[in-house]
Amino acid sequence: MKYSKATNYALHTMLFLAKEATNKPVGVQQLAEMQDVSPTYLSKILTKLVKEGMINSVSGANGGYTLSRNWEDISFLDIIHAIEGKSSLFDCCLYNDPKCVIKEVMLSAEETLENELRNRKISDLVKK
Amino acid sequence: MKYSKATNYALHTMLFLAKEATNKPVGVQQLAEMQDVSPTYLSKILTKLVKEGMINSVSGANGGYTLSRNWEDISFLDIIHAIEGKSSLFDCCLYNDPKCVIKEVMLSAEETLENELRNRKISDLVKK
DNA sequence: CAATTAGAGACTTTACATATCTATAATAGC
DNA sequence: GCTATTATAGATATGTAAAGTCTCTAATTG
Repeated sequence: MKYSKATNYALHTMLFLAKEATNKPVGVQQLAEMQDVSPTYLSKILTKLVKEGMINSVSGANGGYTLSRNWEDISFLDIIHAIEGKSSLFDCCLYNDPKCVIKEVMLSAEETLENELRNRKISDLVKK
Repeated sequence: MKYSKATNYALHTMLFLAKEATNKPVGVQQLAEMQDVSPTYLSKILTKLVKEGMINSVSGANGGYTLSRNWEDISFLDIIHAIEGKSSLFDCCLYNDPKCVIKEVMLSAEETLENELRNRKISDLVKK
């Protein structure tokens, strides 16, 4: 079980945009070079963030990506969910018992993880 | 990101053995049937638990698996680590910065998850 | 010795992450 | 309006790890 590289790229891109603190769009070319990943692939990842309303995209010359207006509220969990999806970490496929005690433990542990990630905002990492 | 099915099988097997509360070995055949998985595959998973000293195996007729002597101390985290390995959930491949703030957040979140799973023992689920 | 059971290793299959390629759409600057 | 630049979408390819199978070996019982 691992977080995907895509999540890593998304988090670092968000942090970079937050540090920039400018409204001028940053092109995927530049973002991709910094992270040593292909622009088309990164673009596909960032499109997910656009669809979740975390960043805005601007087509055309001098286009690129900018943070959305509410960016200071965006948590690690938001970004992770946008990339990895929101489905549970643990599937108890065993006879689909709704009262499976193992599932209960696993889901409650997952909840503590999510609470932690929900409390951590990208904007906290920017303030000096 | 998901926990593997193998982890699910391992957890359910441990819980079953704990509920049995007998020293008589339980064969992989029976354990596999209950969970609707092939015996050879489950055997491969259980061997990992044997190597970590969580269960004992007995070859030969009437053989099978029994809980180890210290089974009441075995946590969810122990079992998960035995199956999934102990490597971190998050690899920050980006220029390998040892002070990457994103990595710090992710690792500290992972630690809260592990603490939770460390405090949950299989034996807690058995007591009435 | 025969039956039963776990363990080990090679192999196959499946699923998903990680890309790549190409074509399309939008926008800026001229 | 034309051209260069940039994001988006879809199809396709590649790599890797999980999931599962098959076969042979080793240990134990009776």
